[in-house]
Amino acid sequence: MQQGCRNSQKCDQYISFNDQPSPQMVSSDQLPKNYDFSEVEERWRNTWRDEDNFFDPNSKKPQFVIDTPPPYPTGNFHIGNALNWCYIDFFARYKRMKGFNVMFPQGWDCHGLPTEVKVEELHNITKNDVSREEFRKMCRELTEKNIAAMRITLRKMAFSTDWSNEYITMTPKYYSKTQLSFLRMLASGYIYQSEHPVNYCTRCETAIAFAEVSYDDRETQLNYFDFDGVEIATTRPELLAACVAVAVHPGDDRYHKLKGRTMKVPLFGHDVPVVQDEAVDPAFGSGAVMICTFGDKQDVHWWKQHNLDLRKAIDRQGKMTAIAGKYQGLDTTACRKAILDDMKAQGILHRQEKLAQRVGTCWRCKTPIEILSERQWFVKIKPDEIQKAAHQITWYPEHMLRRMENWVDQMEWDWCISRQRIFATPIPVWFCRKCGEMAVPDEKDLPCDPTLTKPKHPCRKCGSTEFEGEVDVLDTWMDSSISVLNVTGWDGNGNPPYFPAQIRPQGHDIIRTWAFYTILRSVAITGSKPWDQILVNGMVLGEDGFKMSKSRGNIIVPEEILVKYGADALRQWGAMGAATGSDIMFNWNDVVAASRFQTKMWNITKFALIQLEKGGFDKNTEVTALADRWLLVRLSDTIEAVSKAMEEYQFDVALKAIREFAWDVLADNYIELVKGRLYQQDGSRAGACLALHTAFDSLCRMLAPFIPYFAEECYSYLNPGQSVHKQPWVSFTYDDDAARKEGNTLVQVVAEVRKYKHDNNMALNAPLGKVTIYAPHSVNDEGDTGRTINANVHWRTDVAKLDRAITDIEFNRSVVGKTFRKDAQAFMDAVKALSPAELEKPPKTIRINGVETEIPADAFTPKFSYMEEGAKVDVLTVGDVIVTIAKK
RNA sequence: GGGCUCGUGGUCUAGUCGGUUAUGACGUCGCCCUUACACGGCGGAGGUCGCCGGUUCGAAUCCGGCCGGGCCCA
Repeated sequence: MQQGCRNSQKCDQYISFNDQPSPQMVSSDQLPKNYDFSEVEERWRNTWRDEDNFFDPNSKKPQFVIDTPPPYPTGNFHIGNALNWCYIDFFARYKRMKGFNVMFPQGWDCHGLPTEVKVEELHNITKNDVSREEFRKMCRELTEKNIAAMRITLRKMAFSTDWSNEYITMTPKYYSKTQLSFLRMLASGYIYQSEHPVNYCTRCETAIAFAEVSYDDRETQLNYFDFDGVEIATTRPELLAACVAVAVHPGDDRYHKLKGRTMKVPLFGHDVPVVQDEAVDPAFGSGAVMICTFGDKQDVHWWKQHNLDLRKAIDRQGKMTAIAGKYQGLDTTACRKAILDDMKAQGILHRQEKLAQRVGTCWRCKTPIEILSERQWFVKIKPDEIQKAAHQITWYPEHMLRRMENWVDQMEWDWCISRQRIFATPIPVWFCRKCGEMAVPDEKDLPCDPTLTKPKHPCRKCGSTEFEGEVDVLDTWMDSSISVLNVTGWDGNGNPPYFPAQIRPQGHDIIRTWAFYTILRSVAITGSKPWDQILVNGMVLGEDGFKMSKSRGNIIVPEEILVKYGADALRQWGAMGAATGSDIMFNWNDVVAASRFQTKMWNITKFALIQLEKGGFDKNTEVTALADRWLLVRLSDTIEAVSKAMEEYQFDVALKAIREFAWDVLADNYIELVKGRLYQQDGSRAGACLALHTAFDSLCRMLAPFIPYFAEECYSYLNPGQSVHKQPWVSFTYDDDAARKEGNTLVQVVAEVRKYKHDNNMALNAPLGKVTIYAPHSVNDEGDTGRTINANVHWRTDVAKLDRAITDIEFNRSVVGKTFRKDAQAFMDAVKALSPAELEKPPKTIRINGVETEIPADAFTPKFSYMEEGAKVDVLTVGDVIVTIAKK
């Protein structure tokens, strides 16, 4: 049996992380009885300095640059943001403790429609009522106000933001980079303009990208009507004016005669060709479809494939155009009704059926999108390039990579980046009024608003100085998809100094947008992947398991939790709720449990302080008692498990392990075992003080990334003037297999004795007589066991010599009574008369009143008593350990 | 319709490259105010691990099918 720490070399590490231990601790009577989170959190918030979190460009430490998500400045930091930021802060703090030069920037993704709508609402105007510049100013002012409000929440949450690396996409400093990236991609051929069908929201009056289209299930009518002698089914009769062909399946015998013909469009009278295409489903409707420009994506396909005419029947406002003849100016719904009415009047509408269909809608306003052909700007999508980079990135959790693969695989059109809005980064381009040639600004003249300025050089083609500035602006994803280039220091001169970033944390809802666009643009501009790793977080669902929404009334805002339970409790909820990447239900229970853990830890802190201030703590103490060694080895196990989990971003696993160690191992078992020894004044305290101090110090460090306020508060009592956030991550290791095994047994023995007392209606502190523990090895417990169970404990390594005797027989009266009726008593007497050997192994039959009678099953059970050295004892067993308790 | 993901006591959840009585939290019931903590401690009750079939000495775990939820996309 090994005594003491058998690995003195590793034990030395304890010393290395604690230069100035206990002498200047705060006195325990200065600790408040209860932990007041609001007082503590505010105090530390006012004490900590922003500079401590700054990325140091001159540092020799390895860099850890985080490409944090720039939230949309709505003014409210919502709980989904909070979860995401919790994850970021956990590993940002962890990496700092591990010796990395961490950059935890804070961006703000300002541009976009929601702010425009809000400004119109607040000022009771529409965007056309004031100048573009005036409108932008209003948007900027609102955004600044919102950012200020959100910064406050970020600080309350104790996020260790690097405020020296804050960026705001609407500032000239930032959007000149957006424009620079535009010019570079224009020059390298990634960006082009073209007239091409695009998704268009007629309410927002702007083009949108596929990533911004969501889908709604609706019910519509399928209308069967006579189309120049052929029955055709359509859900969109209002597009009849835009009909450019009729398509049938080449193998459809019904329509062989149509081959090569042209047909006359009803109501409008123009002639259209009949085309054959495999993609026509002969089973749908009548098997003949009309192709319009454009009813859906399939129409675009056919239109390209068969080189058809372009007939624009719907304009940017969603109104019918001149080619719609008498229907011009109607919106699509009114036009549909009018055309159906006219079809009925002409008797060509055969019948109508209900049809469930999925329509594409604008993800912001839910208006069904139209596909319009417009001159727009596009970014070329090169799927292979993106797939390659995506596969060079480590995905957490790994399966989120599938989302990216699937999205890239089914991209059909290029990314439409032009928007017909105002509050956004201007597209830095002019067109010559005379010849139409494009002109771009010099890079040094960025940022540039072409609607307010003129090019410095005449037209390179015709020499004219008359230019028209591009009024379209850029998709906001053009701003945010260079966040990584911005934070890694890109300025257009070569590769950015800190590129690629180490990690991108983000939600799975924006894999197809932010992650996709960022990879695309990093590859286009630098030729390589933007980050080493990507950590994808889940969505926060309401307590009812549904997505939080106003209509369900299940929204929980972080501020509410901060007021009731504080930032640390909210942060624990974030860590514990679910595995990283899974959706997580909000749950007040978890917040309450988190708060209780802090109460428990607070009491542990008080206990530790009370014991350590009595003196007796010496870091050079040799640890010999089993309980002390057990605590250290369990601590070492915990540190190893927690460190491993942190490296893999498994915060739930990490925090669970910390909590279990603190509550179960340290508080409920270790402290209960050694408190008696600590109350004494002899030298046996020293080992316990060292173990307690080591465990407490390590707990503070491991908790620091999760609950920074609480960890700092606890740590400050034992180490006044020092911040736990400037300490290195715990590296303590302690190797002692015997202590782990024997200590676990010891804990189980104590638990069994407690249960024994409970079963015997004894108080847990009731005294027992002599207790003998027969263990295979000798144990030095320094009297801990005896004091804990309040008994005179003897440890022995020999084999217990116990005599078993049957003291009583318990009869199963329902069996005995039913079987023997009036002979029951005689049966029981006969059983009692059996010899002890017969009782242990009962015969099949027994003689009752002179008759040999069968003994029924389960009729009786013998009760045993044990004798040890002539005295009656009770016996407990824990594995190969036998415990005897002398009966009084 | 396709892809991904999940289905474990009342609720939430751990465990899932097969192996002894399935983890913990909340709730619930009983006992206990023992000089850190009653915002606590100790103990108990409560589960056909979605359903069916297969592989195996052995399946919550592997395979197949089905049912149901969620997300992404047609």
